[in-house]
Amino acid sequence: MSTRPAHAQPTRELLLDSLETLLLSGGSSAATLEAVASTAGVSKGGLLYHFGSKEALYQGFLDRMVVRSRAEAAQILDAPQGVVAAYLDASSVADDPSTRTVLAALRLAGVPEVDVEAALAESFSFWYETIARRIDDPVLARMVQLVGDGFYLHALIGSGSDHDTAVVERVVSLVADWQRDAS
Amino acid sequence: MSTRPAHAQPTRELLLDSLETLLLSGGSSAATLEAVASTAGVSKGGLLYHFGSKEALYQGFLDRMVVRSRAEAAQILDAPQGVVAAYLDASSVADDPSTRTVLAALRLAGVPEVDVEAALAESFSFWYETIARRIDDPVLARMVQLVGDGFYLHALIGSGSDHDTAVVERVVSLVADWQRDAS
DNA sequence: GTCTATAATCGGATAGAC
DNA sequence: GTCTATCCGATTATAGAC
Repeated sequence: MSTRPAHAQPTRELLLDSLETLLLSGGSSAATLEAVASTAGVSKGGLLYHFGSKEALYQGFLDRMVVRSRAEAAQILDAPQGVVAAYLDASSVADDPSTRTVLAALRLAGVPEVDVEAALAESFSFWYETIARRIDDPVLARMVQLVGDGFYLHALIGSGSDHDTAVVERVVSLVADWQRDAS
Repeated sequence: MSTRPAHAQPTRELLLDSLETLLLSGGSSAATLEAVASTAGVSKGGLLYHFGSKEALYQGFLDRMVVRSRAEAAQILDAPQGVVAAYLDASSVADDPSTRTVLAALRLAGVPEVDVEAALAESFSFWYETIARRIDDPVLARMVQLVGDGFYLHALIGSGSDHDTAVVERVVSLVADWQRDAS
């Protein structure tokens, strides 16, 4: 019988949230065990009870990202604006929760402890499959994905453009034109 | 009067090349002063003569990237295939020299010592200006850039697609159609 | 489940010889 | 310009109390 209120997050999740925040603000070098623990309000020893090593902590973060990406992709499939607009909107807004997680993972790219690239590739593949389910032409679907991924990269370096919302509209109408011509 | 043969690289450049290689293979945590120095064939002390600190080393790398990007953008402006094909080809091939440098810099994103994001934003702006000089519609120009940046991101995580060459062709013809309609 | 204390290692940087 | 030797701080991880 737990005494934790239903609304409070378990420490394990709090620790992963702290890792995400630290990765976004200071990169992988800022994500020390001590910093992650104290941001979550526990001691280093407390963290190491939940994740036995830095590698386990990182892997836990990546696993959660993949699970969430799969769920996010499923949601987007039935978005009222359509998959294209939904995907591009999410990827161009840096404080979208799922975008935050991806950006944090990107800042982890290259660390020796875990295979960040594989986890990100898996997440991206969910989104491609989702897009491709609504756009029959695989080349066009890939192009849409690449535009969204371009947004991710620009969010990573914090450089948006005034034309970005117009780009989203243009791509949406491009896809709509194609759907019309194909029928 | 130097005794160095004309073809040998100065140690300073060798050190920056070593940093690039290490960033690509192991991320920022692998790019220790010791590792960079020994890859370049010198000692840690030897490195610190040329770059007085880790911060100076990183900044030297970013400065070189910005200089090279400006030169690369100028070259692409007069490429025989046209700017669009040239930009997309370069960004989709992970072992292109200038792409390697950008990917290495992306793996440095978030480190506290230097402003990687600003340097990358400057490089990307050169390319946008170059693309925009050949495509009058700024929204279309930005879309082309975003597709290329999507390639960069996928190169970062090592996940290409079979459709990528077809995407390049499609975007090129998309731009050609627009140029025709506008005239 | 969480804490403190401590061991062991590593990375950045200085000093000074050659 | 390059080297070795050394210092110092930071970081991961363990041990064991509560």
